[in-house]
Amino acid sequence: MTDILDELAWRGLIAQSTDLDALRETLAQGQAAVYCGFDPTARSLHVGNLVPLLILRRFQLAGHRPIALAGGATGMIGDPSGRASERVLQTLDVIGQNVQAISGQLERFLDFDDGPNGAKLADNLDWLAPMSAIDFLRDVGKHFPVNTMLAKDSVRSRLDAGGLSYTEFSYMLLQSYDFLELLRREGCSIQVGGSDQWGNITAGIDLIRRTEGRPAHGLTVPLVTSATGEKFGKSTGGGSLWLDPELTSPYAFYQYWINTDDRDVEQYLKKLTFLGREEIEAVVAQGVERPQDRIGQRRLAQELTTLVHGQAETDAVEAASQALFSRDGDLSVIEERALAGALAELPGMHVDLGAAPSLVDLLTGTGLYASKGEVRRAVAQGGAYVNNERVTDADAAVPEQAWLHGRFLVLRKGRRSLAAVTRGGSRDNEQSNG
RNA sequence: GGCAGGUUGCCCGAGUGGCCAAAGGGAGCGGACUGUAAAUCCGCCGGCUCAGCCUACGUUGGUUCGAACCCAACACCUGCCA
Repeated sequence: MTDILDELAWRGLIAQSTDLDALRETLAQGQAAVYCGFDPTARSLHVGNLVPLLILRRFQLAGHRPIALAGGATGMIGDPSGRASERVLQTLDVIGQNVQAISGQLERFLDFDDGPNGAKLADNLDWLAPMSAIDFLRDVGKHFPVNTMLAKDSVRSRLDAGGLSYTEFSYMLLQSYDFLELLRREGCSIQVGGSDQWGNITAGIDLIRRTEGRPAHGLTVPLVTSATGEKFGKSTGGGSLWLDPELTSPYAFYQYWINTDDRDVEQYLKKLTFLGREEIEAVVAQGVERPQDRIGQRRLAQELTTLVHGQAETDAVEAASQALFSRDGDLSVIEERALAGALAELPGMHVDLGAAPSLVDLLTGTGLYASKGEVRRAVAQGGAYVNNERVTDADAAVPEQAWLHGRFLVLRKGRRSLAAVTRGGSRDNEQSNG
């Protein structure tokens, strides 16, 4: 077993922890179980969830046993931590679906084999749902002094900001009980989470000490922030960068990392990939020398896209990016098959052979622009392109010779947002390629 | 339950009867410059069949030639009191 704590430390992945020496000792005694919870607030995890999720994997690689908990029950309550205002409760239906979806994603990042350190998936609905309110108040609530709860950051900041409901105030009791339950069921005495989870984690440790008289440990990972202070993992449109390929295409996912600010590359490589120390240092050194080659960005994009979407997707996306970005000029020289493959990775639309849509229709139809008004503005400012040629008249029809290989158009917005239009009976060709 | 205050475009926030598609900031988008980076400068930033029209300032109804702005009811949020 490698020393996982040293590993996490040099990667900058430890924000806060309980007694590190005691934790080190526990880990040294042999295989330990480590748990991290994920709230089903959406139907997919996003890259923000990736850091703690990968921590579980790092523990597994170091020989320990990870437990990923999908908060089927806590998701119904709403965690006040890190939130400025009360959450709107989601319907049980939606939460159930989210738990399903998220559980499926969690499974892909950990090894669930029967080995001694095979991962486990848990849902706190299993033990919280059967519990009565009276049992809960007597067995759990009794161990929580309200004055301590009020002192927690998550509660105090909300009190300052106008208050919170009893529902959310109770959240930390539920999460604490999860920890206790996992200790009893799985012998799990270590919980990891985002830094906003510190209050909840320590509350669980207190509960365990009071009920079981045993020590437990907590570790939080820092909130990842970009150099410009923007929220990490927000796509350029402002939305989250989802792990679900239906919500964020692998192409968009890859592009996000390719566009990483130079200043963030090193910390992202450390925190989000499994590359070793020497390799990261080498990549960073090359980046300092030849920043224009974007070696670090490329490496980051490759590693993460492969981790989330698999090697095959990465290869496809990378080929597409190269074909479309490496030459600013003539797209018609790209051979048909390569172009077809590249365009398949882009958001796009299909039109019938006989149709004669105007450029505005295509530019909005592919989702590249939200409205026709936006297209008009972009054209006036010179920010819309078809096959790398600037559009001057949005209402013009597409000239026949513009169709690459008779059936493709590459639409571009600004420097780097691309979309594809295909026409005619291209379905057969695409299938024969795949 | 009572009293007071609030609800404005993606977010914050000004506006208190016509000059309001609504100041200012942030976010976002485009252009120039670059390296699909950052910084900087310039422009844009509700929709459309775009010199015009339509929809919008919590909801519904009213006053008025005319309402984000006045009145009423309702909903929600906040504070104080019970």
